[in-house]
Amino acid sequence: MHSPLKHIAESTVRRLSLYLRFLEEFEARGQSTVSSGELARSGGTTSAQVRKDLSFFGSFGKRGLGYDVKDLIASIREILGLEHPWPVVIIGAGKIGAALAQYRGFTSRGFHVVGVYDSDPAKVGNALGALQVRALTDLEADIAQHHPRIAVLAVPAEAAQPIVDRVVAAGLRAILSFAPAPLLVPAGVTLRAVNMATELEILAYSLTHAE
Amino acid sequence: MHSPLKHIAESTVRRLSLYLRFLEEFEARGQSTVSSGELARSGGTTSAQVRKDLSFFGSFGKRGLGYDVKDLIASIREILGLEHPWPVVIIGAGKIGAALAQYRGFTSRGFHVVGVYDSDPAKVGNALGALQVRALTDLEADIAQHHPRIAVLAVPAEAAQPIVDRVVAAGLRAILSFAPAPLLVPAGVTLRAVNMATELEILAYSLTHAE
DNA sequence: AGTAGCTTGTGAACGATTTCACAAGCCTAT
DNA sequence: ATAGGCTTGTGAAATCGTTCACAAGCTACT
Repeated sequence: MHSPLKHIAESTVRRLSLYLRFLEEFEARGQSTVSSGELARSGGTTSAQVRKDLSFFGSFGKRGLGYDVKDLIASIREILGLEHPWPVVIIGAGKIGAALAQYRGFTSRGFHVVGVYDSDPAKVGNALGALQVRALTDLEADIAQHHPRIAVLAVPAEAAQPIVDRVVAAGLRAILSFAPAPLLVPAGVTLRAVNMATELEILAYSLTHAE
Repeated sequence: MHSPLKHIAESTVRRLSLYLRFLEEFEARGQSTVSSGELARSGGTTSAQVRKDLSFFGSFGKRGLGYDVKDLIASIREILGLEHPWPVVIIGAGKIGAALAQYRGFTSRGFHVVGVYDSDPAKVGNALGALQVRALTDLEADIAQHHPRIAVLAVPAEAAQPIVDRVVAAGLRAILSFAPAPLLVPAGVTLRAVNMATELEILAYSLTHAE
């Protein structure tokens, strides 16, 4: 666990993830070298932004030439911590939880769903791809045994905070929540919340205030 | 369509949506008045931030007293453009699209799904709650007839850009995409992209660089 | 070996957003 | 009617993030 860096803005990390995706496309097309300008054009940003983002972590390019695609992929993967897979648990096997559990975009990028949980006995045992929904009461024992590092929450708003507390008590330090509820976590735990209604409301605002 | 305002940061709009949620909770609990400090505490921000956010749009409180909960709810709904419902189409009836089509959090907040589309004939006709999946070829005619204002995309990465182009050509000006692909839209069209893999990668970064 | 043409890496300038701090204003109690 | 206790609204300051602009360095060509 290295943390020699001052503090990196979330927007920078988000862009690194984006660059990684483009780099993989360049690699698939057999391009061996890429400039900050090309990367910027694909990603809707500027070449200076690309270079600044990378500069926080080191110097990866060759002046006059650009970046070696394979090397930069490896470097960004290391920066993001993607050299090894991350085991993930999904809590909530409703429509959204079930869709996430079978979402190929997770697995294909190194996030392996190792368990799906629900408190509804009617859902327990249901097959979701290769997994079976497990009882929420098994959560702590399973965490102790399999050591997932990330929890994805797809539960109703009311249920969210108690589950966050359990997940944190069980030792997880990163949570991605799709529950439409504000959640509190202690310091040292990273919580990301995706709220679909908020996303639509931002769109409604933009439509309402368009000129 | 009023746009007398200079330019409001997206972070401000996002927080307004959050405040609205808290205000509704306060209202449900029968609290009639709320201070910027209370609102800030629920939302993990500061009272100055709350007041500044609101001040861009007017002055809604009473000094010494705070804000009237019902009035502020009405004001924020008007700011966000939520006084009337927004018809929405969902494109892609795979796992994610189907889950979104039946997601109650949309409808309950004034976003009405008026159509779900898929190019796969095997999916066309399937029931999703009260809706039936329609053929993607019907999209343009349906848009012309029902005038949805927002498109939600839940399609594979490769399919996303052509669909964006069709949706824009048909006159829509706001798109929420769950496709894991970078998308381009012409000026005047608002695009928001939610990328689940990126969200997890930000968490992986935070775990990797935790002290 | 020298020159021309690119491209990186990075301080410094700029712009945007958040926080501070306080005058102005409302309500209650006396 | 006045004082005391709160809370808003908002310029000003501070912080944070992006863009600029250019020296340094690499490659290719002659």
